Amino acid sequence: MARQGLRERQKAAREKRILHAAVEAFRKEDYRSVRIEDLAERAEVAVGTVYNYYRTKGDILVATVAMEVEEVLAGGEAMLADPPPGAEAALMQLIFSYYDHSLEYLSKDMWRKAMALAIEAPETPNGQRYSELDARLAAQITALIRLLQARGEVADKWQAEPLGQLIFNNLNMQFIEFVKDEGMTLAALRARVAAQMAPLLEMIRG
Amino acid sequence: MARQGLRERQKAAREKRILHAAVEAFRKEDYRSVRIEDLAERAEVAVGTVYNYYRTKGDILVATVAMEVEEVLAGGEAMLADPPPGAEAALMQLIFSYYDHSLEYLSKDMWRKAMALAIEAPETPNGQRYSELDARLAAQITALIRLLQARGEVADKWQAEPLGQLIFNNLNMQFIEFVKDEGMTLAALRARVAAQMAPLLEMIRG
DNA sequence: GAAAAAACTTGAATGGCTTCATCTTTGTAG
DNA sequence: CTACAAAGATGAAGCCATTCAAGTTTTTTC
Repeated sequence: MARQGLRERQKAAREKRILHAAVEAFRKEDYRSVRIEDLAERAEVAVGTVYNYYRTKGDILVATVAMEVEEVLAGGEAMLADPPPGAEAALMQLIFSYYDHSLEYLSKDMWRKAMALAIEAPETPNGQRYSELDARLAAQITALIRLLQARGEVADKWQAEPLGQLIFNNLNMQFIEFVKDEGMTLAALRARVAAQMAPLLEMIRG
Repeated sequence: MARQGLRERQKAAREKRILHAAVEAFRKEDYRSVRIEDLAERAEVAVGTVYNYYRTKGDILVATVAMEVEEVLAGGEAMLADPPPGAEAALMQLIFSYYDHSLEYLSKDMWRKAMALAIEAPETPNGQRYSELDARLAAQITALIRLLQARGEVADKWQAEPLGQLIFNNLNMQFIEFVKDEGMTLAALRARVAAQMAPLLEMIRG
């Protein structure tokens, strides 16, 4: 009957309950005011058990953020399958698809904390996981540039990889500024990025 | 006699002792393993007193990092007074002057923690202070671009401000990657940045 | 110069993340 | 089915940043 022994099923169920409790809690309150004890209670496990599944409190947060970034990546992948005509339109659509999804399930507070953790503890499993997700986002941008070059909408003389990195680094820094400023709207972020990208985009036109 | 009352002199002396203790401690050990109690002991004050001068442990770190960044800024200012000929040479010299000084008094661990704090708690006085220092670094790059434009070494059609931001964002992200990777050398950082900047520099040539 | 006020120091108490020795449950062997 | 082993859960204890009520020192007032 049981494909996986009882033990494994229980483990999976517990981890799921903990993560679920975390998603709910972090979305409702400040990172700081969520206590491990609360998560444990909601997940119906003991405090110590939480630590059998996640190394630190920050780890739990990064795990929830990583789930969200996976979705953003999936959305980007879909867009890459059929980008709109025009280098500027295509790039901006990809970029805005990242930004527009970013606050759907995560608060700025969560982003701030997750980014801080990725910098602070880069060698931990979830720190690495976060970095890896960043790398995949950068890779999507590079892929789009290659695609635009194939279409003749971006000049071939540019190397896709460094250019993709350059653009991603800027997106990322601007996103950091965005989450640092609790009052800044998505519209303001879009406007800023568009302004900063405009000269670059004109320059690389094929 | 006493221009400033005894009280003010004592306060200044205490703050200095605390900061000095912090600089020493953070340079010798991990941020995590430095305990406020240790700092207090070295500075010959009580634990509570430390908190009369700094809001949090992170605050103390940011204060030490900020001192260092001020020096980097001063070095940049000196360079701006007389940049070498050639856009590429001038920009690279400024950039490398930042990087080369960065590890003189601060460890990667300290940088990581300080950056994390600036993202995590942007509204605190020292979070803001760090952001402000970033802004001044970006402003130096913008200033250099303007100078190069005046010299005819960078085309006038580029707007100095967004271009400076673009370049700074990239420097900063690459520096983050650098401090995240304990094994990466300064030479490797220089090489990477040079590679990523090369196409951009060629493009903006006047 | 004594008394009151203001400013500051102090360290014990608090709170919350994390660890770890112990106990419980599941899986396995005979 | 019983006994043993392995895996994992448990929560009390430890650790450390941070707070705060009480004590001390400096300044001001009269």
